[in-house]
Amino acid sequence: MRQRPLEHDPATTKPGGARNALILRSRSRGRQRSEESKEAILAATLCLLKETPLRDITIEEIARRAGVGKATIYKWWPSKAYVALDAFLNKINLAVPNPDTGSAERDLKEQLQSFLNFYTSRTGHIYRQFLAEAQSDKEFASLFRERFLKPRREAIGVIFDRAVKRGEVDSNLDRELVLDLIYGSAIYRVVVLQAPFDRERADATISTLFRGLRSR
Amino acid sequence: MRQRPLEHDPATTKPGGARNALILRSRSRGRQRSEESKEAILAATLCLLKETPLRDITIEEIARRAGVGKATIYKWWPSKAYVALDAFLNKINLAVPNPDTGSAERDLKEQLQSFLNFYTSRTGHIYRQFLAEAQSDKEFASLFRERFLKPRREAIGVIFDRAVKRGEVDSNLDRELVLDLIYGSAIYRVVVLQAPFDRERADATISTLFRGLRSR
Amino acid sequence: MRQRPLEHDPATTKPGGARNALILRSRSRGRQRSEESKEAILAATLCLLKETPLRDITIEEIARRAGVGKATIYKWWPSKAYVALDAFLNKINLAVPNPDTGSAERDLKEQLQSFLNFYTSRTGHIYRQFLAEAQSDKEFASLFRERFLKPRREAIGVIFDRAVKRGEVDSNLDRELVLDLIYGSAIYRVVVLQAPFDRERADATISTLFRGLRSR
Amino acid sequence: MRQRPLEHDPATTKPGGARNALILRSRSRGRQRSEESKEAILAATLCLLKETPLRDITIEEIARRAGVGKATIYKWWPSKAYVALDAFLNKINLAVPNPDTGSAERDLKEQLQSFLNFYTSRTGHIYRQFLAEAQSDKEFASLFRERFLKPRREAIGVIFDRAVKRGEVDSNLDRELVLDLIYGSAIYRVVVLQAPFDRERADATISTLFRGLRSR
DNA sequence: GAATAAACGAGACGGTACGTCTCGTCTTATG
DNA sequence: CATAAGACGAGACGTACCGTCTCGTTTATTC
Repeated sequence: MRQRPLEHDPATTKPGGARNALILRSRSRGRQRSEESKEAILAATLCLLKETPLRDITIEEIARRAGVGKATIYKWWPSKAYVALDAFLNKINLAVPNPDTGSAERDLKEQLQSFLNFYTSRTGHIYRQFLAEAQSDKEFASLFRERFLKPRREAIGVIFDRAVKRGEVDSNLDRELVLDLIYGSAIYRVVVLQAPFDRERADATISTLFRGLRSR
Repeated sequence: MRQRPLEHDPATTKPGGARNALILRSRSRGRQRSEESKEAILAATLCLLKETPLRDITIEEIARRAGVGKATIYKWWPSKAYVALDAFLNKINLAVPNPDTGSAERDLKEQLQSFLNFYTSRTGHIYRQFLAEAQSDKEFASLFRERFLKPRREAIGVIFDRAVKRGEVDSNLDRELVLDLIYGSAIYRVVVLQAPFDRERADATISTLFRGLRSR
Repeated sequence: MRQRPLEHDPATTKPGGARNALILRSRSRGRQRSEESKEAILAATLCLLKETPLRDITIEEIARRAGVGKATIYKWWPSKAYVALDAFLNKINLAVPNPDTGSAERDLKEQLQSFLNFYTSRTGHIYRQFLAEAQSDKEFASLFRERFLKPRREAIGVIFDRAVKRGEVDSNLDRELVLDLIYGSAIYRVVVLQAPFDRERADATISTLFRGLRSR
Repeated sequence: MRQRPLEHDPATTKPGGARNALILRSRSRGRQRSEESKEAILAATLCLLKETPLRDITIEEIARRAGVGKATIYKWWPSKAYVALDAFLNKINLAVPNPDTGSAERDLKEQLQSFLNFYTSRTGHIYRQFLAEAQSDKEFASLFRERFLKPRREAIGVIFDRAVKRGEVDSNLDRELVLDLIYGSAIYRVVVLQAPFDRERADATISTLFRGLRSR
């Protein structure tokens, strides 16, 4: 799922950055980046994320736990949020399910429940800390949306498109608007209201959306 | 709208706190809290909030601008987030509109637009910084929900209840679930996706909710 | 021994200060100074001096222990050093002994030992903290010398004068210089060197002074 | 005169402190201590000592003037008194004179005058502020005695020893007691009494000590 | 008595320094 | 040449006292 490294590559912005030369036969001249250090940093960060809110994690503590120089972290990531996101994506299984039961309504319910399963998992609660971070770092916000939100959103988009093609849902509907309604109400509840959102509620949300509010 | 001061009252937790005796005849003995300082602090904070993200504001800077000792701030508020929320609520007009046009659908559209007007206003963008803060401070989260989110949510709840009574909407619907759908999709869009949410979109959201997704 | 109050009298510097009028028949109009508070302050200070170096005592702590407003302390004493000195002089018995055995040498030895007894007593160690304070407060230094050092110095001066009259010591000697030698060596040892100074040493000091250094 | 740095070395108390291994071939790994900062701190402190009593000097002001972080000062010195003593010893010429005129009495007079010259000099008045500090910091007191008082005291001790060998002074005298008498009376006069102590007085002090008090 | 005046306790206030912490940068020696 | 180790300037943290300033209360004297 993860195609390119999340970290910004400092080499490309430096004079000697043209190391990805023609044949790419030789890596750059000096000592190579230590995979060991990288893994130690991500592992330490993940470990910290489990016990401390992202806001209270410090680069200093990450370096200490990873047995790594601070400069090494600063060299490869612009801020602790990026390290954390990297650690996060590195760990969790991002394979978003793609159910196809024949019924869009049933697919959506399943999809929403899978999101809830993730969100209420051990690592899922980190999600809202990324959201918090994104409120004061546009760059990070954009990266987070791209890497994390979009794939999950698209998984619902696919179901929607299929439903339109099948004639299950009104073809005049604004696709994005519907996706906002589905994910929005869920995330609003767990992140903003910080209230429980269980399976029944997920099902009821989808049902309500399909039925509409108007009395019959 | 705001009845009691937001700040925690340190006196009430002290031994001598039972001073509001029967007749409530006398104030505490020492010098009274300076209203002047309080206003200066809130004003300075509001001013700072307009130019700096909450995360980057420091108590030190607030004190400097307000011409106030740091200890005075620490005495009356537990953290800068509380000062900021106090300054915010003190400033904005919290009189949530309460439209009643006869049509629930039209009322909801108006209500949602009024929220958008607020959110896109000069001070409205502070909203999402409170949300961010709420992700790592449960106490603050609770206060923020109580003081800010609930009143607005209820304004929609009132419309919903009226619509049920009038028979405009299905009386079997889960009230809270519908409110989540309405506010959730809006807030998700502006806070999480950080994407535009204009008047047409607000109207379409309500319309879609009423009509339902199913094709006819 | 103590004739006048140690504290500065704030009234004398005020417009209405001419109250000690001719006959001194009437006290000032308002409420009188609380002897109770004064005693509480001195007692609290003395108590603190036994457990904390003067440097680390705060007016705030004195007020807290004495159950007194800070302003009351500031009103009657210019700084904590003055409170402490007042408390100190109030407590200790300043009746300096005045031995007269017929031999100046014996009298001096007894006198020096009485000083050591005081200095090594429970409250005596406060002495050097006053000395420390005197190094950065000229006013206090002067008061300390007048109230504390001079009386003890004079007790030795009296013995010296008597010895001169009796012909026991050389009448050409500089009186002050001899007093410096006697007290100086003792205080230097205990305050500057912070080394022990026992009875034998006291006796030997006086003997050496009488004999002179020159070999015979 | 000063062989080793005054500051406590934080490294020696750490696990990795055994780095001065056999061959002592390599310095520690990280960045070395900045001599530039050290000099700036000492210079700023010395400058401040000339205009402010030690008691009123703050670490914050030293850091400000030296253009240095506060933490750097706290890292290398335990308190401002240590910085000040370091600055002081770094500056003044500690080469204590060692006169040998053939007469112990003349040597002692010269020595005492040289001490007075120092004490009444521009930087000499700082001396008594160290004494004050020593009254509430045992550790510092010990360091001050070792670094400053002992060398000067020994310079007189040498003269004394020589005089004993030459038969100029009574060989039964207690060496330390005599040193206390000489330095004690001088320091008592200038520090405790804060009275003048001129050359004539210095000479008279030594003369009196040699002659003894007894009338002839 | 009533009015006036001072001293008092309580405690809030603007300042300022404390000593600690983390930031992001910078050497230095090692691999 | 990428590292770890770690020193560095900067500056905010939250706390503690400073000395001053209201407050409302209490105790005297004066009218």
